[in-house]
Amino acid sequence: MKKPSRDTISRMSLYLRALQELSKAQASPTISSLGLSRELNISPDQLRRDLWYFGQFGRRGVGYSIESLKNKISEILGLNKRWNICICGMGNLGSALLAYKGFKEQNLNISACFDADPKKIYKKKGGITIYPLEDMKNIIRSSRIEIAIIAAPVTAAQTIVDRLVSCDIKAILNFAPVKLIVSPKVKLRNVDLSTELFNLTYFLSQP
Amino acid sequence: MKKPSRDTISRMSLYLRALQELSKAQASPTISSLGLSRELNISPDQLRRDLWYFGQFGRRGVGYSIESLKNKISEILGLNKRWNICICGMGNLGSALLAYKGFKEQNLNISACFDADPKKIYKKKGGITIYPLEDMKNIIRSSRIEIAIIAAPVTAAQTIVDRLVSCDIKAILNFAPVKLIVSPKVKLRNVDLSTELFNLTYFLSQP
DNA sequence: TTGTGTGAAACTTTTCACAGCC
DNA sequence: GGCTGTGAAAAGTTTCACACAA
Repeated sequence: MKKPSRDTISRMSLYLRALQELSKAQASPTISSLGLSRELNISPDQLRRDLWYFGQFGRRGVGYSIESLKNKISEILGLNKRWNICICGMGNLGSALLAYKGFKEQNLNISACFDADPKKIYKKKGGITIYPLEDMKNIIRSSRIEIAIIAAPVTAAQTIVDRLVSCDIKAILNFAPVKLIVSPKVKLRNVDLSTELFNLTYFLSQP
Repeated sequence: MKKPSRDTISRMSLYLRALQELSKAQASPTISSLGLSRELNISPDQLRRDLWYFGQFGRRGVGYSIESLKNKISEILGLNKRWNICICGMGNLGSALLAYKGFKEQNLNISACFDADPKKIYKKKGGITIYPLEDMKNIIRSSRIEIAIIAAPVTAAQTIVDRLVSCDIKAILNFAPVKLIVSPKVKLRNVDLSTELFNLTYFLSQP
């Protein structure tokens, strides 16, 4: 059996979201690969192949049970467990992520925020306390935080990451447009907002 | 000659950023594919192959001129032209994007913002006026806006997009976690923040 | 008949490896 | 010797197409 690609995992997230919507809508208890793929600009073949990496979830002639496939994908993505997350940098982006509904709805729990600004620390935002970087070790240990989001400025990002790594953080989602150096034990994923826009400007510039 | 993939275009953005940093650092006027790739966890073969889609930019035995490759990639990505952009939805995410330095530094110019909230409209933020959706047609035409960013809630996203499409917008970058329906004339790109996190939870759940 | 699961084919992307210029 | 540019091989991904189960 083969290992699913990163793109397959990203599409699994899309399937999950679509299934959650279908589940709320309650139109039918099952859906076919064609029906589900039509919601997403993905071919039904690809959807079936994506699921194939993880097992057999459908019934021939019938399709997939929406509830059961939803739960299965949720489990595959590791969302049957509650994840504790911290956000580093409480500027606009950090605040946006803290307020983002898509996190809470899954098992993604923002447990703490960190900021370097003395004016912000020990204040609460959206029910979460903002701590100074000095408290990081204590908070990450006591709240069992495994994932960190970097929403800090480029200049501060590497320093924060070094601290996170020394706190044995397991994964980092980085929004700062800078290459971070981390120990190979830590899983790092970068999201670069200008890259997404450059894809559009490139496309619009094509003849 | 073949067409570059979307991943190639995304990597081109990374090369551009690295070259801009090298240009500021002024350490040497040239860099090899190995040197540049080392900054980015990309193989030098892949970097050379990515550039191969667009032409010949280096000199054998020497490497690439940092200044000239930087300008060339900038041109390839369509950044030699100034792009006017609007942000729809001035919550935390919209404000974060408005303040994002990575845009202004390229030729990405945020010309207007839109919001439905009467308390926000006709106020300024970061030097940019926030307009009501009713003004969209006028503003987009008069400011020659070609790209829109959706930072609005899921419930409002499709309505806003319909308006944008009727204003002949050329491309949309969507941050709302919902499948948008647009005319095929409009280039749509989606960024889903929870998908990025799910990639991490999936990875951490692997044995 | 409907619609999954999956080998096999087709296509795409990455890596190898080296000829040829600096 | 150093390093690019690029065919060719290898690896990976998507699509085809159909046996088979409901």
